[in-house]
Amino acid sequence: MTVNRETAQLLERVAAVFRVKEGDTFRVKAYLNAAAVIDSLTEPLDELWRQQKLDTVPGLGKALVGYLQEYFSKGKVQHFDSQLKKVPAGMFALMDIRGVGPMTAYKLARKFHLSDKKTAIHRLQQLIKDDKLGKIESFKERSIERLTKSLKIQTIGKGRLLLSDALSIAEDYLEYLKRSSLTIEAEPLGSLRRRLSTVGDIDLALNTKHPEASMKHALSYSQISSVITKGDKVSHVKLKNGFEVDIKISEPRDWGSLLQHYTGSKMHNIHLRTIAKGKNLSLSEYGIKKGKKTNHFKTEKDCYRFLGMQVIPPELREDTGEIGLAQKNSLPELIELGDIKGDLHIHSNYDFPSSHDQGVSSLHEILTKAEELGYEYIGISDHNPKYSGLSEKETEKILMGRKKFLEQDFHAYEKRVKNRGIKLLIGMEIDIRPDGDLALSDKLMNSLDYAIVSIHSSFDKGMDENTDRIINALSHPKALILGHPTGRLINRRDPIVADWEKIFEFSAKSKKIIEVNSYPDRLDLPDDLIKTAVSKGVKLIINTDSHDVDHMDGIKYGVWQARRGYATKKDIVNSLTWKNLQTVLK
DNA sequence: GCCGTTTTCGGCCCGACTGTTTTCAGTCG
Repeated sequence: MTVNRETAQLLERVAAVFRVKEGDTFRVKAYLNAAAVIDSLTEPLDELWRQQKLDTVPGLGKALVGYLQEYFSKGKVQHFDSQLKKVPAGMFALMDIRGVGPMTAYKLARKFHLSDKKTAIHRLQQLIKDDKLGKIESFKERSIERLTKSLKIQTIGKGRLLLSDALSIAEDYLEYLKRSSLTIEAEPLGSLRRRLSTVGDIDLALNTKHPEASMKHALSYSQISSVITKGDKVSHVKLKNGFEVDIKISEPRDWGSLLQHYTGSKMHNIHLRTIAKGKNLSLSEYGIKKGKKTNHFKTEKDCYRFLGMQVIPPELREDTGEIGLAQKNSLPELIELGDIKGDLHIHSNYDFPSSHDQGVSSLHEILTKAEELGYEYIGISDHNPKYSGLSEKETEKILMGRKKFLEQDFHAYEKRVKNRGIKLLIGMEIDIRPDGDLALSDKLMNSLDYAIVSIHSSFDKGMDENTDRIINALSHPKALILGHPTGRLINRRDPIVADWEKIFEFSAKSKKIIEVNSYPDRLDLPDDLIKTAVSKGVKLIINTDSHDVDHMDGIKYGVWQARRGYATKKDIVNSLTWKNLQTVLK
């Protein structure tokens, strides 16, 4: 578990204790809000603590900053420990069960003395089997039935899905929904629509004049394994692949409100409703009420306009300043997929003793795909040759051979297609070695059109070392782009720790380009760091890191991530025309 | 607990669904 998740979980547990032991629901909300904010941060919280920047995290006030300082310096918080001792620890495990919140978990854990987090769920299953749950007041047959069902469908280690995986599951379901003549529109909602790098539950919206029949159709989807809750407007199902989907239905007159409401984020909605309330309005998924009169909204645009602001792109709806900008009519014009004119991080299948994975597609296939995508240019950036076991001479021979081969292949392609004008750059992705040196000599670096420099080893070095490695690597005149900067692999490897502000300042000053890697399990830079980079005037490039032509379609994931980071066309180098790109390449 | 173009005190979003409750509490998003 990452530091951030661990810390967030600690706050969630303390909040649960407050919930069952005290009446102060606002304090509970404050703790849960802080936990949610911490969860959404890319930078490890302990790093922010080391840099004394905990108080810059929204939702952390004086008290929580104090507790977290104690947590990171001493490994525990006395106040939290004394709170957590007030309840049997087994309740925290039970809260992972759907439909079981703090109250139910506490009731069960206390009644049956479930004091061990590790065994609590197992013991609960045993208690159900032995028919012991009926003993609890107001916990009757239906509740036990529901609990049994939840336990049965509980996803083991319920991780979040990669955006790309969630999208493909959602698209299959949407296609089914659209097959019905009752469906006017069907769209993804929630974190999927906001293009978050990972998605918990998949939310889908359905616009129809016949809600009842449409819900019936939606629940007849062949991939459903069980219906968890079922209502006129909202149903929740589990699919055969184990993932859960929410279906929300509205009629055309409220379609805009439904999209707005369920796209979230939660914090964005709370902020909007607070603004509405300040104007004596009440905002919900059914419109905006003024006294007894309800205004209905067919589109989201109308809804935001009514509140006196620009319509906010879903990618920005995280309550991190977008509402204020929309009120001042100063939202940025975000980069769009159609703005992208090329991709400079593509691995070919040219065969040589490479340091990392080679691609599987030929230059011809890559060029064909690039044309299909409407690109003006591409850059081939295979990994550098193996660092050890090859002499400088041998490495040089490999590089020259590769250059010659790619050039010949390119000219042959041009002839075959009668030169439709795509331009080719021959670059390379160079390892940043643990000591910050590059895995290619100066002389060979200079034989390239450009170089991407990336960390592929020693991810666990300290902040200063990583910062120095990166700045040192980028200092080479040919080192144009920092590839997948944080090295994170979503759900598998944490980002490296580095002083990003320092790196961004260096990059802005030295005209170095930071990559937004579109590969679905990288999405690197992450959105919050993109926002920082953009604010510092750093130029970014959205690349796919393709090892197969099919990966080149993934550019959209990078564009979405860049949009989440407030990037506009002027921030993104590969929105430049070929002609203007020349000045960047020098 | 947090937070501030009415406020450093007095507020703190809104509704669906479920179960057991005749009017609401718990959970979820």
